[in-house]
Amino acid sequence: MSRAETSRRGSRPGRAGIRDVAAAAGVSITTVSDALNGKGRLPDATRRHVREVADRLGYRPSAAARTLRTGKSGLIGLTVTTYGDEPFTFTEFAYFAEMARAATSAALARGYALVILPATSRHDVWSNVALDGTVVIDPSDQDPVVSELVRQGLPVVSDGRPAGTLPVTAWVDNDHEAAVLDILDHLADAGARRIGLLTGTTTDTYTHLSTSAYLRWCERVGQDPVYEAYPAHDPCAGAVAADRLLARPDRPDAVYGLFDPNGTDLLAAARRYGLRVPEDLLIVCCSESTVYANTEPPVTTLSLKPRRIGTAVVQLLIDAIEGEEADRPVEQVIPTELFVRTSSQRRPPRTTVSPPRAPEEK
Amino acid sequence: MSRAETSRRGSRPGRAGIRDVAAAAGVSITTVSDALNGKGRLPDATRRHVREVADRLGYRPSAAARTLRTGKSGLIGLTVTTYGDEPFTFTEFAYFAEMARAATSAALARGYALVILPATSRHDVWSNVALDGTVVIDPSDQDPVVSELVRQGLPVVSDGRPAGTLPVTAWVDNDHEAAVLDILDHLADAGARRIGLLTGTTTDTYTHLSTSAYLRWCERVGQDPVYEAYPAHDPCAGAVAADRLLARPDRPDAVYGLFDPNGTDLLAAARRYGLRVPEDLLIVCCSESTVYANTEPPVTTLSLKPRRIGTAVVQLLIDAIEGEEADRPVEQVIPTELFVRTSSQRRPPRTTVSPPRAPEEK
DNA sequence: CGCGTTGACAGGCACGTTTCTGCAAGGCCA
DNA sequence: TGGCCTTGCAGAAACGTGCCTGTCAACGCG
Repeated sequence: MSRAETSRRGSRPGRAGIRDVAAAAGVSITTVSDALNGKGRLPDATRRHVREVADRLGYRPSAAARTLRTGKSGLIGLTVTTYGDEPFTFTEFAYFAEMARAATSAALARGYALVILPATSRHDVWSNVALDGTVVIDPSDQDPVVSELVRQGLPVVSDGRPAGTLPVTAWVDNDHEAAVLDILDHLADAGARRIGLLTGTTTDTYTHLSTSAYLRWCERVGQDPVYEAYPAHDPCAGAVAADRLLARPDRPDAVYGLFDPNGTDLLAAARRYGLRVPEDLLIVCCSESTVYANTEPPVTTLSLKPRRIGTAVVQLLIDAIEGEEADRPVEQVIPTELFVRTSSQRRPPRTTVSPPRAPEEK
Repeated sequence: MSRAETSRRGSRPGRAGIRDVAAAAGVSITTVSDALNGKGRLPDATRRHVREVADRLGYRPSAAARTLRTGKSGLIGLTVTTYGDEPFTFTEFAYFAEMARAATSAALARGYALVILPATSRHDVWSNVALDGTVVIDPSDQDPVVSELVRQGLPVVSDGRPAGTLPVTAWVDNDHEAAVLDILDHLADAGARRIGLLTGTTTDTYTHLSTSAYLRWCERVGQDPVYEAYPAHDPCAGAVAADRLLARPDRPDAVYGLFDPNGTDLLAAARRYGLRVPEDLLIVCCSESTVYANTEPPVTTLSLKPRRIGTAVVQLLIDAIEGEEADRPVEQVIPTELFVRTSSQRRPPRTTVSPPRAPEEK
């Protein structure tokens, strides 16, 4: 009857196993497992009794054993691109934080947890964690980690359409080209004659698509492109590039900055050159930061909706993990949102507390 | 000789097990395990041969099986406080992102990976992941999750000294009281006569310590406290609180804001009331954001050094995991850093490109 | 030549689950 | 009353490692 009394020789005293619960409840291991997992056919009395005994012993099933047996770990990798030896870059802070936050919530709601795994992780770390699938943020062209994960048969969903022929299970992205064209039209509508671009020297898809959309728009409307590119992972280089852009002989009268800090970079550069915003210079930048609602003047921003992207990526991944695999990759496009503020409007709206002034037409 | 040919019946074709490697190399399972893990006594020829065969078969040891056998998963929990149903709050974005980034790097360098686990996670998620230890960010007074982890014997290291009697293994924190006193002295040195505080309504340790240090400082120098408290997790409430603070009859001539967006909040409120910074109002806020280097004017910020905190927390945790447990909690204090900029200096330094003006003394 | 020693491997158990199979008891129907 | 289905549970086989124990040959030494 009681072969396994309390615990066997090597067991940690703090951890009760399923055997201990079975012995304490006077039932078999199978009955305990079925009672706790809601399986099998047991009368409610037995089920309740087993649950009660398990609670009393503080029983927690071993995640490792369960993973080994079922093949599911409940863990999702969150792979972030690395710049140098840092997991993510300064300019992506707000985007990444919001995206990770939403992804964490979405995963949690379906019983999964997120593991942060930089793309340049040592190989032993990657193989040391049992993943059910992976989210990849902006995968580079021939990421060895991603291709190996795919080769192992793990579902991979990427934030940003995969570069090259990376065979991901699904991807979620904005329509970056449409967003850029929309902003350029918005600036032109506000009276801009020569629109400049602050862009990056990196080769990621976002930078590439946005820049080429800008170049095509310039060609379409017959404007010479005016842009400065800088290494976006350098927190200081943006201010220098903004300065360079406004110092050019063909100084633009409107600028769109692709990265989060470009708004303050451009505002500072405009002040240095005595340019008024928005009278002399229209400014828009791509940012998720809330500071641009309170700058002087408030800056129009493009939001890539990282919350929706993070949620969508995780949903698609878990669908792929739990359901049967789709035969072809699922693609999902998340609309962007433009928060129009003073910096891109020719006639700034009156601020709340400022004293009344004579109306000025331009 | 070849009992286990390629794989047994149920095995996934993509995944080669240690048995397959042993069979392909013509050795036993023990020899494969020893050869790959650098244990046992094997001639180099055998070791190399086994490694080569394992590589050829694309063998990856099962993380779940290894965890089950060794009791170590190589996973560290990163527990973040939750506001509502969101893992972390808006005002902590930059701090959390930097801290998580540093923690991820530090963990990775020692072969560990981080799992994001909000404090309000469903219980099944917590017990479903095998953790070797946990980092807790600013643990609340009687966090049920933390106390249960401690009861299970898992090492727990907290960012922020634990409130109440939470028995953590170690903690890392800044000297928040000294930092606040330092800032207040700095503002007083710059000429401030009445220093206000923008603080939070939450009960976390950071807010509590900082506010009480402010109140004690006021008592010491004989100034009436002037402060406004607001729910820091609300992204809009900060601007309103800053406005309230400057609308008071006993309007302060200097303000320290405890949270990241307070700098722009205060700048915007100052503009609304026609106050010049720093001539009429000195501003300092606690922030890790780089935008304050380029605002108008640049804002003095206090950095809590989240990179150093994240690194230290992970180092202490892994030390506790791998070494023997210390008998008493290890405490580590990280110094803060004050980046003095124009907003807290009575005589602002000349900006680079601005036209020369007549020197003005005040 | 017997014997202890050492190198080089093989066998097999244990980690803690999940789950397939099986078995006894009882009710139902022909 | 016997065969069959249902109920309530137990036994035991995996899952894939790590590691402890054991075997066998070679070898030096008295």
